[in-house]
Amino acid sequence: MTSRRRLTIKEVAEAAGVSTQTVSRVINNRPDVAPGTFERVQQVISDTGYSPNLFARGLTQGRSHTLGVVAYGLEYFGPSRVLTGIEQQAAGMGYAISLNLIHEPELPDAGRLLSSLFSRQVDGIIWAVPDVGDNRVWSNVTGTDHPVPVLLVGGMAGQSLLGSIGIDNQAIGRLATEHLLLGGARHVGIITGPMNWWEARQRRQGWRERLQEQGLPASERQVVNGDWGATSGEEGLYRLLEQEPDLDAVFASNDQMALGVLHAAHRLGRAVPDELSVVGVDNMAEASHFWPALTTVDQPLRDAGALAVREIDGAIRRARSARRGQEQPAAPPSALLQPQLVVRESSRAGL
Amino acid sequence: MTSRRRLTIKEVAEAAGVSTQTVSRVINNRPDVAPGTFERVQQVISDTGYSPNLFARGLTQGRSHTLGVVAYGLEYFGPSRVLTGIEQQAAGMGYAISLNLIHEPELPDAGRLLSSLFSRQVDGIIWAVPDVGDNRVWSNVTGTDHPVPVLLVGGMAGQSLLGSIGIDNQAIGRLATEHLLLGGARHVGIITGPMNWWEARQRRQGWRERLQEQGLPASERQVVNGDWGATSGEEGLYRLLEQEPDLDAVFASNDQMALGVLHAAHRLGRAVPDELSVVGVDNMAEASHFWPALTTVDQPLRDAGALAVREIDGAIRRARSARRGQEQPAAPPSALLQPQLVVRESSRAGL
DNA sequence: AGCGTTCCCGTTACCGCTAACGGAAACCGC
DNA sequence: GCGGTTTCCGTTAGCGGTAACGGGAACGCT
Repeated sequence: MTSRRRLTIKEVAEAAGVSTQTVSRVINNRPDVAPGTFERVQQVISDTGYSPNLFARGLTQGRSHTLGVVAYGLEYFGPSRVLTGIEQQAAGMGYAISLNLIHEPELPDAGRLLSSLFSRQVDGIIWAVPDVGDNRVWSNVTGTDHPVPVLLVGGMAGQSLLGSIGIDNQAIGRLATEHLLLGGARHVGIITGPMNWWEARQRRQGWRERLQEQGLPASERQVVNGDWGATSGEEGLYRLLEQEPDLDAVFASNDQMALGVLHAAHRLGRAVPDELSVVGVDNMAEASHFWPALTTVDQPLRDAGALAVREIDGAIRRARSARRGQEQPAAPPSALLQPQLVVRESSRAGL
Repeated sequence: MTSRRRLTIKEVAEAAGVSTQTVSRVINNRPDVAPGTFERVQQVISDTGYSPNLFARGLTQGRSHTLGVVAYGLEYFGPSRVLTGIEQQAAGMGYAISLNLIHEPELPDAGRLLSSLFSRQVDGIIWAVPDVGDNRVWSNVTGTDHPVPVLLVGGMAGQSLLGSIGIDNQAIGRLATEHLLLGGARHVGIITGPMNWWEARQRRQGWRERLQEQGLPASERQVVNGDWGATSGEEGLYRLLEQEPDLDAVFASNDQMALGVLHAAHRLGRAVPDELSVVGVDNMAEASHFWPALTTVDQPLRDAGALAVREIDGAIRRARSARRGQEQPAAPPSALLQPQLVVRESSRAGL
């Protein structure tokens, strides 16, 4: 492989008998080229397969049309959807994506990552790593003092100095719990995600609030901490039943743990939903084929990713015009998207 | 946001009272700088947070330390694993990743994609799009005539003019079928993936060969085509039982369809594995919590991604030295990784 | 002392492209 | 037929780095 050398604008210019500047004009579709010349140059370009060196272009123009994306856990449901949304929207808007994955979400070396992306001259950065532990303190330390816009996805929307796009995780907890209550449940347990995850805390908070609004208890006996994996869901149900034998419903904080709950219920011979209602979160593709089909809460993750790109594009444009002295930088963008309940067979129907 | 402007090497040089060349030497850890000077420059760099413009560096050096990755279907199991493997290995070797997702695997505009990546001066390209329909004809048309190495992942290893890393999908079919036969099955059905997928055809081929080696029939009555989705697995079992009432085992070409099969078996009241053995492919995280826990074939997808990066790095190095007139280009790299059976409860044990 | 090394560091040119400018030719109006 | 536009295209400079070269100072040796 690797035979044809890369062409330069100069070679094209010589072949077409014009100056490099004229070739540049043709590439960029500038109007001030005579139709005949334009076509001749165009012809040479398509004959030779020339494509301009975007490094060089980036150097002169000070922009790369590239977004830096930092993400974690592509093999999980949420992150892969968000990234898909980001990529799709970015491609549509003419941005390339420079992808960086984090392997230890708890202690990302944010400084090094960011400056490596800055070095690559990205026009903006989307930080799509879940808010775990204090892995976002950097965003309040460095503040807004970055050479390009930085946008957070997921996690505490509106809490940071930086812009942030997220999904309303309290609403997830409220929706799920409300649905279980409407189905007649009175002893609603929860299997949470790891408590150092913001999403997990928010979902529990929604669950708790909804119960308290109904005057129902939300005690520690009804809570078990999971780790997002199916096994922890299975063990979670065993523990939950020990702590609270009257349990008649479980809100599992994601579908995988809900699957574990269903598994455990089978083993125990507890009928779902007649004796135990189960609700998950994520609406993964398999959820409708669990046994029984899983009621769950759907998150607009792809939309969140796409929105993040649109927002950061806006921020990039604003920053550019602000640099030309046009106007003040606006408040960082912030949005909280709403989840949606998907009712299937693992939960009792409303009254 | 976006306040601090980017620094240049010139500003650092002035602040440190040296020439830009000296700063360059410090950045690149060249030996010929006096310790005192080195430290002084280093100090200015860390004080100001300077990081060099990789565009400019790429321009002079003719390389970007970036790999172009083209992938499809991140929300699916296989592709996300492969990409994770690629990213991890790439990060470890100092490569950045420029990600391009394809949304229609059947008709990728390969030419445009490749030349857009060439424009970005990537050092090499990993094409990790499944081999669907004739979406790879370009690789035999353009042949090896690319400015940088191109490597295919998945699909027909060794068949193309380009290098290729893949997993032995025939072995997957053979492993699964062999296991079912050892469990005493005599009427083994298959639910395939879409037949325009190379993986799907290979798995069926493995299934067929193994049956024929045993002198057992492998007729069309035992075959139903699925679409990788759980629903098609469920409907697949209904159809299969109509066509072949004596069916005592099913090889589902992925775990999701296997889940659909389990679902259907429940509905029909067929005991798994006593009346019907089921094997899937992928070993997704949830598989061990299906009901019953799913026997499946594990693919070393992450390894394939990592290997692809190592191979393309080798190709890049070889191309560089070949360009300096050192040696002939070697044969394109090619590897076929072996899958592994994971026995759980959805299949009868061996005799 | 005289000469060659070695150690540091600066100067110059260039990577491939585009912004800014300038200027010749063609066109316009009166 | 003349000044003023407009149209088209070339020249120059510079983006932020690094390769290649060169040269002064300090050091070593005979």
